[in-house]
Amino acid sequence: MATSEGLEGLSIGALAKTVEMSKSGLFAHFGSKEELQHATIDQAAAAFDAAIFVPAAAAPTGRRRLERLLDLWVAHIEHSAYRGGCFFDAASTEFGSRPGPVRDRLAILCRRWISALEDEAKVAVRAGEFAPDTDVPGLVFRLHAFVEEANWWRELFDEPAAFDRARSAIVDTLASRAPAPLAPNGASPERKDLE
Amino acid sequence: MATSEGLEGLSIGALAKTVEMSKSGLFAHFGSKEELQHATIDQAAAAFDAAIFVPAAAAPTGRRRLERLLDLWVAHIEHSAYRGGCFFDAASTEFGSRPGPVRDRLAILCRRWISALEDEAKVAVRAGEFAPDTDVPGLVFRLHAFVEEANWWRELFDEPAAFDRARSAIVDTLASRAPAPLAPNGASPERKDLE
DNA sequence: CCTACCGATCGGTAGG
DNA sequence: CCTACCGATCGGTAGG
Repeated sequence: MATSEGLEGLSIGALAKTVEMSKSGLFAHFGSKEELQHATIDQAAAAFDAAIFVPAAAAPTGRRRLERLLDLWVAHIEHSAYRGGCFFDAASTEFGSRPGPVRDRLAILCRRWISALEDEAKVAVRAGEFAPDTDVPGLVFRLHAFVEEANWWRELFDEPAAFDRARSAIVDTLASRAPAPLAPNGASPERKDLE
Repeated sequence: MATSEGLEGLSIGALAKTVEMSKSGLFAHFGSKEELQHATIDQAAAAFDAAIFVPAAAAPTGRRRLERLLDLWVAHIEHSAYRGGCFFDAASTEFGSRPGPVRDRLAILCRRWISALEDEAKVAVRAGEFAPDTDVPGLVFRLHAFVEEANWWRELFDEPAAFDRARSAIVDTLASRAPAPLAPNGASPERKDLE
């Protein structure tokens, strides 16, 4: 409901009707609308952890865990039960220009996700799974962009095929960071480029 | 105002106050809230045309016009006077899950922009400026993703440096589509990869 | 957890 | 373009 109507558009009265409670009965559980918004964010963060962080922890750290995190994230958004797609994309875009504790909270959670991706990429660089000159924040910027773009395409154009485009872009981008094998004559090794 | 508060959050009463008119006086100009929203979209579309389509028409069609369109677009969002960043990103995300004529209109305008980028990329492929096996929709998917991602970073993290990351990603992605020069011994030509 | 209520604001209308 | 008003809904409170 918060994803489709917006975190601000989520009203206590409308929510009370859907859960068949009185408005003030439900209000008493939260104390204020802002607390309702925080509770909603908590719920989404817990679902994100359970769907992505927890299962990805089974993969070995570095490149393989980075790939697993991205796979799980794309699948999570692609098969999301909620209309409105990715809650954090909707909420962070809505609150990007509304300073306050809710925006600050969303920014911290989104940053944490970016940092988690960067951490795995850094491990991959140190382990020699990615080229040593890899710009890790630049790499994660691109990977994150592809997934959010797929979510946007599905929402606005109703094109679920966008998720395959995102997966393909992720594969290509990670492949472009593969370390160059030793090539005695200086010739470039085979590379997987765009498409 | 529509960009920062949302196209739905833009209220006739609040707008009337800022332009120092009576609420119903302003209301009479539009007839309904939906018409206000459409008029707002018209205004944003006209500004977009004037800032991007018109000046880019001076560049020769194909790869160079594609680059010019992207340059102008990034600069337009980067230096936007409105808080809230890219109006079309904010509005299309807000209305992505709200079916109706406003959403349909936003989808058509966004699609038109995507198509304009694809058209220049197609010309570039036909002209031999891009490799013949280029997946044009996949290429534009990535280019579009980078710019929207930069807008999101600036809004949520207040990091204007994200625009340089987007520009860098665009340059790399376009370079990866450069046609392979004839190489008699079959060795891959020099390539500009990620960073 | 409820009923009953508060002032403010919403989109929109009547009448001029 | 205005004043004055409509019913509905908003977040929130009083009192139980």
